[in-house]
Amino acid sequence: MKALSRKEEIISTASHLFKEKGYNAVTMRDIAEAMGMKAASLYNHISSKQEILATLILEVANEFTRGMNAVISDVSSPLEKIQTIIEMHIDITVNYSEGLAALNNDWMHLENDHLKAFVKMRTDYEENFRTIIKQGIDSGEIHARHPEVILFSILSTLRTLYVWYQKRGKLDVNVLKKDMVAVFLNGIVNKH
Amino acid sequence: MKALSRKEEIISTASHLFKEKGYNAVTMRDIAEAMGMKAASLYNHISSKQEILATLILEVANEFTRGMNAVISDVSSPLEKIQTIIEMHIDITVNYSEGLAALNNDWMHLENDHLKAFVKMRTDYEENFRTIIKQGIDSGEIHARHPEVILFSILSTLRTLYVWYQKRGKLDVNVLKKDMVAVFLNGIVNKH
DNA sequence: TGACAAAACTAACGTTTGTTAGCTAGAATT
DNA sequence: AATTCTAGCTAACAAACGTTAGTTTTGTCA
Repeated sequence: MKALSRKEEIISTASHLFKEKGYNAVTMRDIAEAMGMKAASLYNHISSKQEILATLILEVANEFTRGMNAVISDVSSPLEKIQTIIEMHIDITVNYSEGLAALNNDWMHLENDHLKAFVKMRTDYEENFRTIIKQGIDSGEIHARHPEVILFSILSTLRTLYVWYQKRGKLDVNVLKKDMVAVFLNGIVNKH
Repeated sequence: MKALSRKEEIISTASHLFKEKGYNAVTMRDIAEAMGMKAASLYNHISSKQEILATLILEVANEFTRGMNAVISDVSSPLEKIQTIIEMHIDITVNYSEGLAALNNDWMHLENDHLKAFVKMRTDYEENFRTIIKQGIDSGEIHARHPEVILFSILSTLRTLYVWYQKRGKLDVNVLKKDMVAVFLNGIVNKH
């Protein structure tokens, strides 16, 4: 448990507020109050409200990109890759819950280069995921259904997981991974 | 195609803007400009910005409540009920895409009684869904996995569908229903 | 055509917003 | 001991916000 710099504390505090009310509904005065200081004092540590948002979102986005790069350069079957991606998402959800909320809800409030960088990372990520699914369909491992439906069923569940993970009294991470993988790979129907 | 009242036009216009940028980032002047008028003129038709949000969200929430009530009073198996719910969500997504965006992203900006009413409807809805899943597990139709994981996997996919439905060039609704039901009921693994 | 209502307008209001400027007390460094 | 750095403060800014008041234009129907 290493000590947070004042800047990191501010970003962390802001992220909790963003998660509850969204970027635009949280004021610098709200953040300052939660830190026990005045709004103007925040600017000794950060340069703008936008910087807080960008730091938060791009950190998580980089985490996803790193994870996906590891998966695609791995020698394993498409199904194994999908399983690894699901597990990676769950790990990131647990560790970066607030950043993930900002990424999901407030990415469109990023400006200029930050916005461009984010959109590119997200597009690349989805494209990589889509390719894996298609490979699985081609090899016969995955049912020949519309790949977009598979991609988005999995992705939207994983992306929204943060909303719900803390609400329900801390489901064990390993149970969560196991059941989530099972739901998507094998469905919910009990066949026998 | 019945003619929209001026009030309905405003709410519809606002809903498109809310979907892109979120409730707080859209100003009354933005809405007015999109309507080709001045902000003050909006108040000849609506009483407040909050009224727009509440109308939008509660209309969709009522639609879901109506649908769920129809499902639970139906004589059919849990699996059939889940299938019906998935199809209902897809229909609502197609018909109320913008309202659904507001419901998902901006419900927390509802005030007082509107907020209370919404939260109650959502809680009831989830509780009904959970009960159906549990019945399916008890009867053996559904795999005995953690019901929350099943509930959440399905619900979050359905709730996020609006983001993606229009983006990908208008996938046929019936194909979408068929594949989505198949993904959740049978999974993605091909067991030939 | 004149009367009336509907729906637009201009102007302004009181707040709230993100941010800057300048200051001060204490801690760290020289 | 003198200096510089750190991290807070008060005060204020210009812009943007939702909304109100009062006025003018437009359309409808007697």
